[in-house]
Amino acid sequence: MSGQTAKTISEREYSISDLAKEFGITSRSIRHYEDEKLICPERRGVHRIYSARDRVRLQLILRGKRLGFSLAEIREIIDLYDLPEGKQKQAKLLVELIQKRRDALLQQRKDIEHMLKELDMLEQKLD
Amino acid sequence: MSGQTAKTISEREYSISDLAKEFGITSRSIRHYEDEKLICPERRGVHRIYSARDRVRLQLILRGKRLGFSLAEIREIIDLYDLPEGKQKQAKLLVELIQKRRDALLQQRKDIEHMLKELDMLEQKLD
DNA sequence: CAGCAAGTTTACGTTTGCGTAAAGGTAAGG
DNA sequence: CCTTACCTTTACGCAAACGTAAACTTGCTG
Repeated sequence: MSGQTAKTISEREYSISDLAKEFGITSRSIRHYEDEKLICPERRGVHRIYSARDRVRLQLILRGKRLGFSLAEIREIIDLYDLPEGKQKQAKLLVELIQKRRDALLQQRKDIEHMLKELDMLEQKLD
Repeated sequence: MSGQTAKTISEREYSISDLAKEFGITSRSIRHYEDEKLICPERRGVHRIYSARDRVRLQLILRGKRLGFSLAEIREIIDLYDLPEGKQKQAKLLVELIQKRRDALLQQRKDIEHMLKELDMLEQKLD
């Protein structure tokens, strides 16, 4: 694992393969997410160093993927989390985006409930 | 709309563009699903005639898509619904499939709850 | 029956999301 | 210094899921 000076637990650093192993994906994928501007790790020399924050971003990416969003959409979504804390000038625009996301998610939740019920019925049908 | 002899409501027939319009997709997509063996409408001459059952299949396809499944996976899933009613010889295999699906769906549901919560927090952050 | 919208097949094009070499740089241990 | 393990960039490849154009047929409709 990446050498660390044991300060705060939140200051852990990760190599690309650390994260790849942890999340069961390839390094190639992680680099691809970077190409697509979804994540942007620090560089120590030429090597990528991932922070705890970066790790969270990666989790968000993977969650988005499980939900069927495209990488471009996922970028939109996680960009919402990185508001400059002061600039809510585009707040209205953001709220719209959020609303659209929520609608999509609520629809998906319905879809899932449907499918789960139908799977139950199927299973019962098999005595 | 497609001419119909007004028998039972469940005997309605649909043209390819009827369904395309209703579900907001292109005819090309529907034909593609047919190429991929996801749906198989009756033919009257060379034209495709879709039954109410076909319509339901299409709904299932689109639901699967919203959930991020590939067309191949969706075919697996809807094939589950078309059991020959008597042949549960492969029942064990089916139950496994169902279990896998359910696990994936439960994970997705978690993902959705997470995202919804985070969207709520984001919205509040915008005072 | 002529016209026109809507349907059909065939087939090549495009985008997304990585896989997979190729060709080499870097850091730590022995 | 040399090996070994891991990292890097560059770039071509590929499957999935349609888009799109071409060229033709069908079948109402005036």
